[in-house]
Amino acid sequence: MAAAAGVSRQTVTRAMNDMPGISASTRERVQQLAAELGYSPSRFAKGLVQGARTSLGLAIPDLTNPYFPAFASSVVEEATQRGWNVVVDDFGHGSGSGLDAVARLGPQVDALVGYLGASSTEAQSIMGRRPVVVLDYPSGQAAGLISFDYAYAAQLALERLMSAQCRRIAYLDADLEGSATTRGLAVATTAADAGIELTLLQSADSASAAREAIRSMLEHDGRIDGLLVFNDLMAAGALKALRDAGRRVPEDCAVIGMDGIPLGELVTPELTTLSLDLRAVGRAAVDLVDNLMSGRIQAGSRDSELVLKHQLVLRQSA
Amino acid sequence: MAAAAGVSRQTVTRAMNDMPGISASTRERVQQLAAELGYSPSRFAKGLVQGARTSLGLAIPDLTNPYFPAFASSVVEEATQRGWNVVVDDFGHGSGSGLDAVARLGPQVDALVGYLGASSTEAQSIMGRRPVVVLDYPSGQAAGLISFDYAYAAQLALERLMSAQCRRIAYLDADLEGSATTRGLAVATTAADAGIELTLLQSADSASAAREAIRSMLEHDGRIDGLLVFNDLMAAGALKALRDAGRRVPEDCAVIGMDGIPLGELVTPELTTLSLDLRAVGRAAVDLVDNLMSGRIQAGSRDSELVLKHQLVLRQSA
DNA sequence: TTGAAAGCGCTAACAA
DNA sequence: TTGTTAGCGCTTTCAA
Repeated sequence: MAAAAGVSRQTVTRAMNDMPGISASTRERVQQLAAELGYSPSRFAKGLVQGARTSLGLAIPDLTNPYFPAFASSVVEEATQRGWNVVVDDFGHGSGSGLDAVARLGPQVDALVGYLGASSTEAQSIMGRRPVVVLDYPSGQAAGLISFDYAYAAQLALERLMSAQCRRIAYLDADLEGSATTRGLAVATTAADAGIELTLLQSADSASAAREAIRSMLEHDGRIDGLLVFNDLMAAGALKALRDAGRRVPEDCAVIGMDGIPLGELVTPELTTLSLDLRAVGRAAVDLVDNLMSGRIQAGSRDSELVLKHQLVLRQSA
Repeated sequence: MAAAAGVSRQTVTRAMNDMPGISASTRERVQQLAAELGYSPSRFAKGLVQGARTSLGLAIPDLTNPYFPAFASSVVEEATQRGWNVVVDDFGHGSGSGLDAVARLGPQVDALVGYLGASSTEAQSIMGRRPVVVLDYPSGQAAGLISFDYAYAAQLALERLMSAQCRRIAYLDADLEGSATTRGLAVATTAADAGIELTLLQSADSASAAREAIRSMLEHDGRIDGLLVFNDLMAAGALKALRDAGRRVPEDCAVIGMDGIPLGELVTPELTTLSLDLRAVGRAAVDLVDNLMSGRIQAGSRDSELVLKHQLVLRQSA
């Protein structure tokens, strides 16, 4: 490029970056030529010499569950405000586990945020000193941990169902890798503490799977009159199944979801849900990364672990 | 790092990359030390010397409209399969226009895919020779163009409404920067050609705005019996407004949405919609980028412009 | 206003 | 098995 223009590498730099110490005419000539040649400076050479702008990896299990884009959206927004950029990896479809995502993202990013579950510890070891902030897996060994107070959430929901005169309550959990979820455990414990007998159901984490699970449950045992569901997407499927079976919601069976995504206001009846302020979650995650990188917060210290609470949003379904 | 371990830079390279020509003991010692020091190789130096893995920019107007994450998801999947990574920029919330997104992404990526609208031409000029693939803006001057046959789509929808005995049909368009959309134009033209008198409505591109627009329309003119909506998200809002007003769908007013996102199956009644195969759109976009970068397709050539068609999916709302 | 020299951190090729 | 040399493409510092 420098050669083509008949000037020094230096002059090219000055022209491309609108730096001083170059005549307007030279600048224009070089820029013109660059456009013609389709030349653009190597981001690697630039990053190497200038010290890079931060790039944040975001590992998401499933972009088709509206919860995750809502979260991603706020992470991207927060990151953009700091001048960072965000590299997204969706390890939901064929592309493997959270660990695969970390392996792909690792060489590209300065920090990682993600729903990494049991892979958290290994993810942090792949990333070395670069901070990993893990969501919804409090027992992980990552630099930062953001988790949710499900005991509190479960209590809010169960109290609501009880006070709505529900006596035969079921909890529909997501079947992730065959094991019970953190949420499922908390709900079961809270119910037991309150002396509530809970029917446990499971389905894959999708609206259609939840719909099918509830349909089949209704065939065997029609007497459920209160339903708490792992997340809003699955709750939407459950609502559908109840309607298919001719059950009125909330009269015959009350339903409470979890997440608080906008979808809940579009279904009929509108979904009562344990709502998370997703913008706040995204902000917390990016803040934590920021503080971890700047050293204001030590990895693994008290400040590196956040516990967020749900809020019960009453709409029509319970 | 090399110094700290008391070995050469080369040995470090060999250890970190599991390359041959190094004793197992040295490798482990170096890796161990790297872990302790939190050392990880600079991605810039690496990229500089190795020739980078491609990184694809994805500019999205609004991740909170489920259409876009669904699209993003398939782009990420396709890119991952090629070993590329995807840098996402959401220019929806405060973070400005599509052009801002391009400015942010430009220095970071080798190619760009996005809903860039009127910014397409300028986006391509910022990117230089690096290909830009623009969706849904057929008149842009980008290297690649993917657009949709709205005339065909409008015809499918209007025919359906007519054959369902709708006689007073309205079209609810999104109000993007105050101007009519490509979709809106196509619908108006198609209706005019068929001699259908169409009521034109507008609202912001969100479920709640659409709900409010329909609510207010119903107050003034209750006689609409068929409604075509800019996208499924807005259609979901419209459905809500009709229900609020006590109108039965489809008996009193049939509704057809556009996009074919999964949300349509969760609302009540389920949404009849002009569906796009979003996986196919994502695949087409990434394929096009790939072909453009490899030179198999010339920028601006015939093959660089794709027109995709919608399919009418009949559910309950029309 | 322009150019020359040095070096960012890494890896490929070659030598020991 | 290990180390040395050279160079990726850019920007910073200094000299012309």
